[in-house]
Amino acid sequence: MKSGRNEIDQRMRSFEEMCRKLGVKRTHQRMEIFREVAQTADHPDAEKVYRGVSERIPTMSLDTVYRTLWLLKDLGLITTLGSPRERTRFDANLDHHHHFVCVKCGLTRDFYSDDLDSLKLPDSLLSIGHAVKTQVEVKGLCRECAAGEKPGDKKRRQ
Amino acid sequence: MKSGRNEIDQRMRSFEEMCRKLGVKRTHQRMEIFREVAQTADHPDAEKVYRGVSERIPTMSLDTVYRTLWLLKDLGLITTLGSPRERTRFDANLDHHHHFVCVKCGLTRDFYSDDLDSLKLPDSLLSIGHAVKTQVEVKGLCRECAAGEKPGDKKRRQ
DNA sequence: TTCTTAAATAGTAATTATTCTCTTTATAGA
DNA sequence: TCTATAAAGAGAATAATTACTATTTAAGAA
Repeated sequence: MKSGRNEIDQRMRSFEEMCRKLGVKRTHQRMEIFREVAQTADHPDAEKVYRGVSERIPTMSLDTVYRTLWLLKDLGLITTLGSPRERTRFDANLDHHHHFVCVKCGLTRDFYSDDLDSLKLPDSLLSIGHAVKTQVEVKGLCRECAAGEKPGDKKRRQ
Repeated sequence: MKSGRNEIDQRMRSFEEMCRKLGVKRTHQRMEIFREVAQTADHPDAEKVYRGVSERIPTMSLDTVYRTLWLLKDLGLITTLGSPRERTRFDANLDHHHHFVCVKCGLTRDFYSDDLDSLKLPDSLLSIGHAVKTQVEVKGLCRECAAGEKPGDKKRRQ
């Protein structure tokens, strides 16, 4: 499930270009951390990235991995699954519903749609597993955040 | 955004019935914790539930709230947003893709579908915010988990 | 109702992912 | 090369969640 070498080289180049454009330093550590994430098709956690990179840079620290991953996210070069460092939230709404999440302030609201309740899933899913429930997650800006900056909203961290 | 009183009473009754059916004790604490989650339309975290219930049961402990919430989840009476106690995972796949998540072992796989990339969202969303990106999350059983019990898989916790 | 027993609770300590602070090192431009 | 400054490293700190243990309570039997 590894990405091809060409594609990785391509992404490494665009990463370097992005760094140059934004005045972000291209350090050995950053390059290797980015490479580690870019060359795997699964969704590693920080610990796994750390283990992988440590084989090449033994003095690597976990903190640097975290810092770099968040940086990469800010640069738009990677995304995250799940909300980092956020408390688990409990949902008593058992009706089939979907979620809107504000990428800025984290506001989460349910919404409903009969169309979205009965989506046609691709056949390729069959090779992965058996679907039980599908839910649509819409990311965007809530009206308040879209209207203007609210002081005290934490950046990065959805 | 509170649910109506009738509906809550209805849910309290089905909760009690469910407990009786499964031989789970109906304690004062459990009833109040369930009521707290059922009567709010937002998605409270454990701390918020704790604060709410504490007004009625001052000796309530946070641990009980956590244990009860996971119990409610196991009973299928509530669901969670985000994966509890799971590390943040990083995703280097920037192509528009969707996720299949095994509810049993947590396996997460990307899949693709042009249809799902361009979903028609309901107008009701406009009152909440401005959509930037939509992603479909399919929950189900991966082939391995569907095939049989794997020893050492942690239950509860997706 | 009272008794019995397994299950649940409260309180506190322990875990663990993530972040902060401070010092050292490496990068990019002059 | 030299210098200003960003980034890395190390270890301690933080905070959400879980584990442990003594005590209490619900549910069914007598």
